[in-house]
Amino acid sequence: MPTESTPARRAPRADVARNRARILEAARMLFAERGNAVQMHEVASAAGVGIGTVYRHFAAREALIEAAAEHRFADIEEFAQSVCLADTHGQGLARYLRHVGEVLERDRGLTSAIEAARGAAGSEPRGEARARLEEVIGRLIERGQAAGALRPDCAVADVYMISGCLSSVIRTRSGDWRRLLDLVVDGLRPR
Amino acid sequence: MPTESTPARRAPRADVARNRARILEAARMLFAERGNAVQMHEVASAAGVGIGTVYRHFAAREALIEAAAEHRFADIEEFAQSVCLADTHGQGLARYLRHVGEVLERDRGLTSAIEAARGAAGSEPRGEARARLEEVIGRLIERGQAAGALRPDCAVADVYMISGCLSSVIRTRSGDWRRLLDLVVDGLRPR
DNA sequence: ACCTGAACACCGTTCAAGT
DNA sequence: ACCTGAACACCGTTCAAGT
Repeated sequence: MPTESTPARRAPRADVARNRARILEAARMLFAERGNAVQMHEVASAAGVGIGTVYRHFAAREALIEAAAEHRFADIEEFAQSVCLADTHGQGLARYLRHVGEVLERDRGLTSAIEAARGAAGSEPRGEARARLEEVIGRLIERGQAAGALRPDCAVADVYMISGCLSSVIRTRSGDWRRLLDLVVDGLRPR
Repeated sequence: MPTESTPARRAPRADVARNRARILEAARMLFAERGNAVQMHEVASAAGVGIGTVYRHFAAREALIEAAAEHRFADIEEFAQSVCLADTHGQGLARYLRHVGEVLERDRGLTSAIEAARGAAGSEPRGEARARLEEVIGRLIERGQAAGALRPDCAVADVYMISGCLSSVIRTRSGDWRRLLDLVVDGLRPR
């Protein structure tokens, strides 16, 4: 008899999973090097698969970029968790934003691919990753406010907006993102 | 004899100038409505000319967008001049930035076309328009500092960076640009 | 000189055929 | 089921022919 008969989808065949992993790995390397200039055909040949296989795994170019960016949100969320738990004074939010800048800067190519692929939307996480992040950011804000280090009206929306600005400055090289961070963090202080 | 024989280029024929004006007018209307989604063929047919004529006047899509955006810099510079001359206290720079936001918001379609067309560059003016603007912004900063309303280390680069952030927030609708302005202007105050 | 638009080039995406 | 790659579609740009 077959090993399992649950209605839930079974684990993918090994070669299918490996193809997917190869495509993602190739995409991450190429986007890191050349940003939004990489073509779908390049990703396919770098991954050693046919172009059709890329589209079997990722419905469109944007979906591939989105998937390649998922690492980031995991990284950022993990850092936020540790900052949120470890911070003793009210500086958690500032450290969070600095880390966001560092992650966006470290892989500027992917940052610009994301921004270019999403027509109107910002560079925020989607779905449940977003919900989890929102929860952590909310807690960082509460702690900052409790410590008297943050304006009472500081909100999660501010943090997303500022992240988008960091992304924009880094992507366009229109200035020094650490300087922007200084200005904005200053603006977030009470009084 | 011909009216003039200077080596300087003569005035363009009337129909050529009219074609150029029609193309720009069509481009401005279309970009305002549909942002970066407008196609070169659409611009041509909306202007009532062949596609080749569009390319005779503007070497590439980006050049057309750049030209369509020139109005903006004239608008902004004029406002900066009047603010610079009229402001009594140190609020000139804040009013300047608010006006930039209003201009970018008023024609969001063009704003996003500009950002999408320029791969890496920001949404700053180029050439001599930039030089003139820089001069005025520099004076606004000096006056703000003299009035004790601005940090001593505030620089023209900060203003360009902030303008780029306003553009990003407005384009991606990732937040309330007036809120961003409040935060940043607060961060630019001394102490 | 300038205008026209058919044609080309490029690249994202599809789909019939193969395994 | 999944893979392949030739072919299609779309759109920016060019250029030979016309005025």
